[in-house]
Amino acid sequence: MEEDKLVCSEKCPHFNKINKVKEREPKADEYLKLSNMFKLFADETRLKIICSLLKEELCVCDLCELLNLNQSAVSHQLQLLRNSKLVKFRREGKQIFYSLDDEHVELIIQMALDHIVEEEEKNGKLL
Amino acid sequence: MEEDKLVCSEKCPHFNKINKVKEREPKADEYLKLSNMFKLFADETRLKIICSLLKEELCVCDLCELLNLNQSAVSHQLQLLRNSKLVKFRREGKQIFYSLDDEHVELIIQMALDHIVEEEEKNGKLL
DNA sequence: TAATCATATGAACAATCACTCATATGATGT
DNA sequence: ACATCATATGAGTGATTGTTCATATGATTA
Repeated sequence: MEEDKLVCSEKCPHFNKINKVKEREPKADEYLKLSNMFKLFADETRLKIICSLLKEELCVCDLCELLNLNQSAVSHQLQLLRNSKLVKFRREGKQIFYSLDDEHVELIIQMALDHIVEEEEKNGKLL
Repeated sequence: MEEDKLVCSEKCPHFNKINKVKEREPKADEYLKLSNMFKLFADETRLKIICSLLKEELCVCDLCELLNLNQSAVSHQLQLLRNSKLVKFRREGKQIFYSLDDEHVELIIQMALDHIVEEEEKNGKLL
């Protein structure tokens, strides 16, 4: 949130590069939406919920069991996922069943896992 | 961080489903690493840094210009990205040039963008 | 229509985090 | 050696966030 203070000498900022980046980069509101999306994946509890729903439709109490967490905490996180349209739900009597509402989610997580595995191979094996 | 309090009736938790999920789900330390990875993408500043480095190697002051943010803030975020091996750097005189150190990053961001675009189409066009 | 069950929600609190300010480091030129 | 430039780092602070506790809602059953 700063302005007008040039960081280094007049020669330093590489304006050709900077302009190239500016041309191609996401727009301001896309950055916001992207970071909000990644925030949802950035918490272990939500991540476990998402991964649990990848292949199975589950009710709230199933998720409590799986996460070993109380109902309120789970419901609060489900609300966030609902608001962002990442999960959908249906009522069946007293229970409410949640499931994923997106095809990209699995790919995003898989790719992040690939990164982690590769990172571990780099560090673990070659040193 | 709770235990022993069964959330709903004995009939409710669908143990067959729960066990299926448990078989396939990531391990505890993988969840931790995943969420830590996504935390890096979950902040607008870091996201802008990452996207800026997608195609161009840039020095710290270039990033300050691009993000319109002071040098200290940028350096702090770069440190986080460095620690997680998401970016690498090389010295050239007084300047330090940063670049991405991962091939998955671009795919992850692209997929998240796809999700956002699709979401907008769903909401904007069809209603 | 009470009572109960599954889930949702509001308020409060502790922990985390991104930024700022001040200062340190490490390379360059004089 | 000294001043300067580009960047890094530590401490402090306000804002955000995940969890808990208490309570509300909405469907079922007696």
